[in-house]
Amino acid sequence: MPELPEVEVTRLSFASRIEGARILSVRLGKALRWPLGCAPSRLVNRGVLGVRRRGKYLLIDLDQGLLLLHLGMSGSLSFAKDLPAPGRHDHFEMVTTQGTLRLNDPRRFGAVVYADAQDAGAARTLLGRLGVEPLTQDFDVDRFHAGLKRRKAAIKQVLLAGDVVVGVGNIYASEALFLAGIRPTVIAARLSRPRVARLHAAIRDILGRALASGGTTLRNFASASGEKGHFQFETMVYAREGEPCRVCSKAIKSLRQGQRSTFYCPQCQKA
DNA sequence: AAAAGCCCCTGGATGC
DNA sequence: TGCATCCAGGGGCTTT
Repeated sequence: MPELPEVEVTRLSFASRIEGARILSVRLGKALRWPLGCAPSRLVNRGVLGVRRRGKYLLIDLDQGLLLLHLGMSGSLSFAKDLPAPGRHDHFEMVTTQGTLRLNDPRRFGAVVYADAQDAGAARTLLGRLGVEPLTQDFDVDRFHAGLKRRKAAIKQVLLAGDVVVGVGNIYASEALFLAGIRPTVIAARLSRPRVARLHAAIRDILGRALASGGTTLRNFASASGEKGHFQFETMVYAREGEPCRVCSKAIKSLRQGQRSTFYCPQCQKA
């Protein structure tokens, strides 16, 4: 579920509330993607300094070490003083002096991993290959163009891979390519500089607007304060196969790329 | 080095 | 109603 906008919406919904808290207890449910990496009791009494985001990872900085948290495909967080009794899909819970942080993740593709120091072990491996942050100044057309130049895979799959630019998942990749008028199957390296510039602008636009809309809630997504997103009402192509394009009325098409579905308009995205 | 497949897991929708 | 099949917002790992 969660792409960059959903992860950032989640971060914003609890970062300031948990900052300065002290951890009172940690409880684990069923196994997530990776083990926590330390005994839960080791986290007790640590202080929470703040919450950052890198790509689709949330980084909870502690006064000693940090927690890396990923929502996977179906994860969502809750943070509140009084939460209902844990359900069957609540697999991580951290009680703090300022509220309880809980991860609900039915598919368990998500993860919570403890790392000793910022550039140690897990953090380095998981974050090391990530591309540039699309909503920062570091994401500029020159750099993006250079990154795409050496990739001979389809542009949609290069966007999803996250090693050129992070945070663009299956929904926003289709949406950004539509906005830029680019066919998802085009080889990344073949995109002309003006088209790369359009895609660059489209990615920033789509992620920015989705963020402002509280993200996309297809099924379960909600921020840590329980707010659902509403960007699903603004999608141009995603999950609209057979429906008329909102620009030209041609039927939206879909195809499979790397076991993921892609949606596009055959008229607005001719090449 | 980069591309393509595989797989982790559960649940909801659809079809017979 | 019951059961099988397919699909889902991610991404690390292994194989080409």
